[in-house]
Amino acid sequence: MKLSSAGFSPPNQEGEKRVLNSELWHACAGPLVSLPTIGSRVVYFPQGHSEQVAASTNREADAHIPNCPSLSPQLICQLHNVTMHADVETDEVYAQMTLQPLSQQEQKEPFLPSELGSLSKQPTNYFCKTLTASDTSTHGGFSVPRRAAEKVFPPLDYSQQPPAQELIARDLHNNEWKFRHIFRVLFLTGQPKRHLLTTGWSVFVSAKRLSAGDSVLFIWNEKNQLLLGVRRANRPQTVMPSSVLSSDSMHLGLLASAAHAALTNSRFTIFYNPRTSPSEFVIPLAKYVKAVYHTRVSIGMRFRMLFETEESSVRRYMGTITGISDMDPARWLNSHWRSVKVGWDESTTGERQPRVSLWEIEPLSTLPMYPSPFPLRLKRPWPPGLPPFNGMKYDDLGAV
Amino acid sequence: MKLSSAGFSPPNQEGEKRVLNSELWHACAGPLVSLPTIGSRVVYFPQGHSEQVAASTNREADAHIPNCPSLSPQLICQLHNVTMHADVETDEVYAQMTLQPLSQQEQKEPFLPSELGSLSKQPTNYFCKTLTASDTSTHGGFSVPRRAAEKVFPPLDYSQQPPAQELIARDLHNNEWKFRHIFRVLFLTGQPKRHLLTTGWSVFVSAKRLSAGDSVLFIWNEKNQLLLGVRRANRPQTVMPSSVLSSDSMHLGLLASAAHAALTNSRFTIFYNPRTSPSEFVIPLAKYVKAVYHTRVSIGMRFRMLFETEESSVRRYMGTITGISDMDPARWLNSHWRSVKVGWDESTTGERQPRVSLWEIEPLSTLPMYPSPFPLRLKRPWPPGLPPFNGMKYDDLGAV
DNA sequence: ATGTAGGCGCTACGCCGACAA
DNA sequence: TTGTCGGCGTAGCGCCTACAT
Repeated sequence: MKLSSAGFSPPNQEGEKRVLNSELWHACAGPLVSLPTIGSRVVYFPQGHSEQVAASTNREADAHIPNCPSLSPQLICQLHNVTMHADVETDEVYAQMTLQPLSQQEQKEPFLPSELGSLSKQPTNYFCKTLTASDTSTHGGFSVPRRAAEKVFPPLDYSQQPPAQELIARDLHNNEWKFRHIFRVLFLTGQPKRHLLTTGWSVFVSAKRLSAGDSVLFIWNEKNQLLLGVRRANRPQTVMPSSVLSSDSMHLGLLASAAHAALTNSRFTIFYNPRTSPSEFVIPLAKYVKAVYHTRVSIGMRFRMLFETEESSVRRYMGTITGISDMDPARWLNSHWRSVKVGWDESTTGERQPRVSLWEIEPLSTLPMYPSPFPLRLKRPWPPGLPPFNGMKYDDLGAV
Repeated sequence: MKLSSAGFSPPNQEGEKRVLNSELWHACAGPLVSLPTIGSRVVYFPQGHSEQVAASTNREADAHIPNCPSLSPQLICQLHNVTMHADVETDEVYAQMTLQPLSQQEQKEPFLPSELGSLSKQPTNYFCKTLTASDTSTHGGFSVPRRAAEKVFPPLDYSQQPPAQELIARDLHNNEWKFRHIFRVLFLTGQPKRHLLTTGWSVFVSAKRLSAGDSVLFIWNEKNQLLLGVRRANRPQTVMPSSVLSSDSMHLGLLASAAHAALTNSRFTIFYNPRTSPSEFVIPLAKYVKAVYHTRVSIGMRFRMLFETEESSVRRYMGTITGISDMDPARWLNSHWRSVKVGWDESTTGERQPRVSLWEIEPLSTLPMYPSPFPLRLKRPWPPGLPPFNGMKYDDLGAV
């Protein structure tokens, strides 16, 4: 049953403006997604933004799109605002960021403490389950994994027969969903029992239009509230933007928007879609500086990189650096975006990208630093007198 | 029941590429919408395109969007291609157009016959009904207006008791829908009977997610096929594009796309959304020339203008010209887009726009032509030796 | 421990008739 | 002419048990 709560204000014209629950947003976005802190300095990559648009429109961002000669491949900006949103139709999470390109003077200012550690913690008491055919059929309810139920659902009174309670969970739009949670015997004889959501489950499935392969996500937060999120399987995208703007115009729009802001030092707005975008294209400046200027990589070097598993946890994959070069030298010269060509140890995984960015990987050999053969010079080289990156661990820069 | 037909190819990555049924598209688009013919010369208004984006995103296209100084307010283009599409999710119709800005030389060439009359005829055997609460409830079927059923449905065998048949209709995506069509007695005693769609109707309603206020549209074409379209009520838009590109970037993208094409005389692609866009922003060059250079208008002049009724037919509203001026002189100087301020006779209708374009209206007094006080000079004035517009009726230029 | 299927009560879908606007 | 509602038969939803993996 879909109910509006008392304090719920309806979405206004520019999408969902209300402040979303941050834990739920991050849980839906996944464990690897972190948003830079408001006020900090970040690096914005038009090239990466372009990749997101390409992924959204299911088209490649290619050749015939003219480049903006005045637009540099990476824009150092101040992050004035970040707001978390969720699509009203699909519950897809996304973030809106307001960026302002910085003057060279501002770029060189030393880091504030807040700019170094951005710990976007994943909630602890949560579980994520990929729906089975039985879960989504109209024939029955939802089978709750036992450990999950015991960890995130309020405790049942097991003395009752059968133990049961009504769960009330709120989704990203703060809508309320009610479920009957029971703990039922399996065999008439014995002990083995199971947790089920029965009444209320099917209306949720049909309202959210879930089908087998999609995932649901329950969180039990510190305020003893139950939160409920949805993650859809990567189904062939609905190619939705077709009817508004051609994908070429979208790419141009993004470039023009950034170029104009860079020229006038004014603010511009972008949307970051963590589950659509192949990689984060707005990263903390400190992370960028550490990876590009204070880490030495070379061909043949081994590294680790984090990936998300099906169960919404992380695991490390290992690989070897096979090359270092600009991805698109014609258009984005000296961009560090995906400048590292890699090979992966597990060949079965054809999914993993053949190119990654320096700040995405964790080199295994931490050699002492010396001048790199890779041409790292930017138009504006980083001044030598800088905060102590050397003593920092990679994790301190928000890599987890 | 939703069935794929044998010859139906699935949509590819860039939306629906298959050739849609033209009659059905036009019926869904409405009686006032006409698409210029392929190969003809047209005038493209970035300003109008911007209005469409603003309507799609529910935001005003306003001040802080920088203008492209190099982009003229109207672009004379060759229309290389027009394809009709329908949104996979909503069945919303839209057209994709490929435009190429023309050199001054090409702009001045005399008109071809095909450029003058673009008769986009509405289908004759069709009906459109706005759904009632009863039509969309799960309690019953669809009540077919008697005249409509007799006009567009295949004849029933009235000797049977009750007269019934199975109707098969195809929608914009060429999906097949089956309905049981019966002609049933009202009172046990007497003659008065009614047409109903029963079995099959409710699955259609739920699949298309129709609700009271939306409209359905049946066409019986020359090949004895039954076609079926949907027109949704103007519900508060789903503000869908939020999660991809900011509306500012979209506006910039459209302008940059057109500006780049104009500079390089290359092709660009736009989408025209007849039911979202307040006005057509790609119109035949001939229509433009006739309205701007061969029609004299002045303040106080009376005029008529066509509007669509609820039942998908047209009616004329009358009004008076109250002013003539550029809508946005700062950004779009000497654009003729909505340059005419008007007052409407029927004051109850607050919906009608206070500004219209010259080619949308039909002045009542056809005075002999003389130099107009309104500054009509373009950068490239139209050469005097031109085809005979004077003898043409307004209707000949595609105004229906 | 958990996905899936058979059983079967009962809700609500959907077809009929009736009435009113 | 056509929107809506009371009636009721029945398909399928949804809760149970049961079994397989």
